[in-house]
Amino acid sequence: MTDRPYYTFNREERNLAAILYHLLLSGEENLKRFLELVDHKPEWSVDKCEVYFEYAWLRDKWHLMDKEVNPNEVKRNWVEARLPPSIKPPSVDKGIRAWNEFFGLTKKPSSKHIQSPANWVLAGIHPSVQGNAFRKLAMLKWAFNIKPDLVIITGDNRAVCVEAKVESGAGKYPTSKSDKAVWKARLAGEYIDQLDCQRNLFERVLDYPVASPGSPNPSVRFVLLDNEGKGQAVVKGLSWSAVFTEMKTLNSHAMVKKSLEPIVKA
DNA sequence: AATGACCTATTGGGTGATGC
DNA sequence: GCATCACCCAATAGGTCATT
Repeated sequence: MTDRPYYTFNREERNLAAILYHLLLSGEENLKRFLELVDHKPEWSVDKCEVYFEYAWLRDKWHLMDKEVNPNEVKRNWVEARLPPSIKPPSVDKGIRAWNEFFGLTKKPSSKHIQSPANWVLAGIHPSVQGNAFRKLAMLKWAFNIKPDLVIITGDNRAVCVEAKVESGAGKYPTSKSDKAVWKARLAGEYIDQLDCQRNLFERVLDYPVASPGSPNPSVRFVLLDNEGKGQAVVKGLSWSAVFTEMKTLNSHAMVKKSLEPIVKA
């Protein structure tokens, strides 16, 4: 079983992303080199940048709202400020349970807590919500569920968002059979690309400025990191070999260098 | 080559019982 | 009035396999 070390046949993309995370935070040059590779000019000096693995900001911001004097009021207002104008959930006097039920929590809706959009049930969302409005509601829900693999905060309202893949491609939402059926029944249009969900998270939910198409210096640079490095229309492509070839491993454990040998270009 | 169905592993979060 | 716990629901990613 131990005739060869695991790193010679590891196929887990999170493992590669974790090695990259380690490198970005090691030494002085790697983060700077990485930002150059994705054409992102930081507003802060690199030592002020923040680097995160599995970025679940929204989920944890929601949790933080429990510290408020009136969490339910804060949460309700936060969500309603981000709904399409045509969507009118039940008013405060109808109670918390009715509000949760409007968003599909029909089996066991809480009467005490405004529940996280992460838990909304697409099939149960109020039948008045159709088409584009339904699509936007679903994307708000998914914004709470997704966790971009690697996020670098590079200055006020500026960031790099990296989705890492090894063998599989970027996914589509919805994912379950039942939710796809609901999607079609509500006339919500094409399925949503995983990268579009990430753009929605930053640009429509977290209020980072939306870049104009083809902008050379967008507020948020979206990167698809995989074996091909081709990217998409507004998503910068980057390959594992390109990025690891640029990283210095001087201060890393020997295993890091051995792991990357087959990937790095000679 | 791309898509969809189905599967496993894992996680978050709400409820209600329990004990202090 | 609290933590803590088991339990349950609902979700995610990504793998395999069959189909197109």
